[in-house]
Amino acid sequence: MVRAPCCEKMGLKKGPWTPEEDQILINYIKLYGHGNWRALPKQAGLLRCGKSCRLRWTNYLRPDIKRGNFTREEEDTIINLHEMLGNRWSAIAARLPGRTDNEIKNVWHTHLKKRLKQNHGSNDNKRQGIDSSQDIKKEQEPVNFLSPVTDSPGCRPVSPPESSSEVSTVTTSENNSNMCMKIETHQDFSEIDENFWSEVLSADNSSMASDFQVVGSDLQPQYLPISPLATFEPVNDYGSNLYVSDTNMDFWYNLFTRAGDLPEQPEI
DNA sequence: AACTGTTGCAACCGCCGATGG
DNA sequence: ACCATCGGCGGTTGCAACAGT
Repeated sequence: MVRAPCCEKMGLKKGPWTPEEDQILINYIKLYGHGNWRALPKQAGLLRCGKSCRLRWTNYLRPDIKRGNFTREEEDTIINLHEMLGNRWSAIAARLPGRTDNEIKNVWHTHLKKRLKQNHGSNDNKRQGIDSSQDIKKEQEPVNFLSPVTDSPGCRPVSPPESSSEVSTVTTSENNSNMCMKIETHQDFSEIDENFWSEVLSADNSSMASDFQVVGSDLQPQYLPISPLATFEPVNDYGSNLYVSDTNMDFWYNLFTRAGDLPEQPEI
């Protein structure tokens, strides 16, 4: 397919937006919305391409955007979510109201990476439950959650059970605002049978019920329960990890440790 | 004050998946 | 099934502001 000529070749403007352009875009979207980004600039009278308009709106002009520095809590949240999700900035942004993926990406590259490196260099180089060196590594090798996290406070490594369906490692991490538990398994979740998920769904835990969200997944789409903050990442042919939020830690821990052969529940 | 190096952030680029004809 | 188009995403760049000399 032949790519459409870029903005410049079409006689469209590039570069920083002027306050006048911002105002035109805001006024237009207030009146008519942004159903069709491609058509929008022409209709609004802007010499910009639709892509540029969309970006300007979503990253800067949207009324619900929170301006200003990131709080320590927000930074910690980003670090935790990055640990879980990798460089999926839009997914991280979705969990930080008022912040855009671009902004989070910038903060990560300008502040947080540095912070993690500093932590790594100091004696206090182990964030709670997460080794900073792994964060740095992870950026180069995205999403291999099977790397062991065994030497951090709060982590409770467990010997891999003989049965492939059991948990191999349960670790916890926490910061000022969030706590999460990472369950590393040697289970191929695609092979879990219906009974497993039926059991999960019928578990006697009313608080979990509201947290369930059936997600589209090629693993077990109709039976995969996942909390709003949880992610479920297949990492390779033989393993998967489940990350769960503090809202349902007990539930997941109990679920995955019923088989025994595991340490006592971490203090959470 | 002038120059140089560094940092932070807005914006762009290219790719990909979804969708519809 | 194929192709065109669109929106969205992550990576990267350009440049203004700032810090250091």
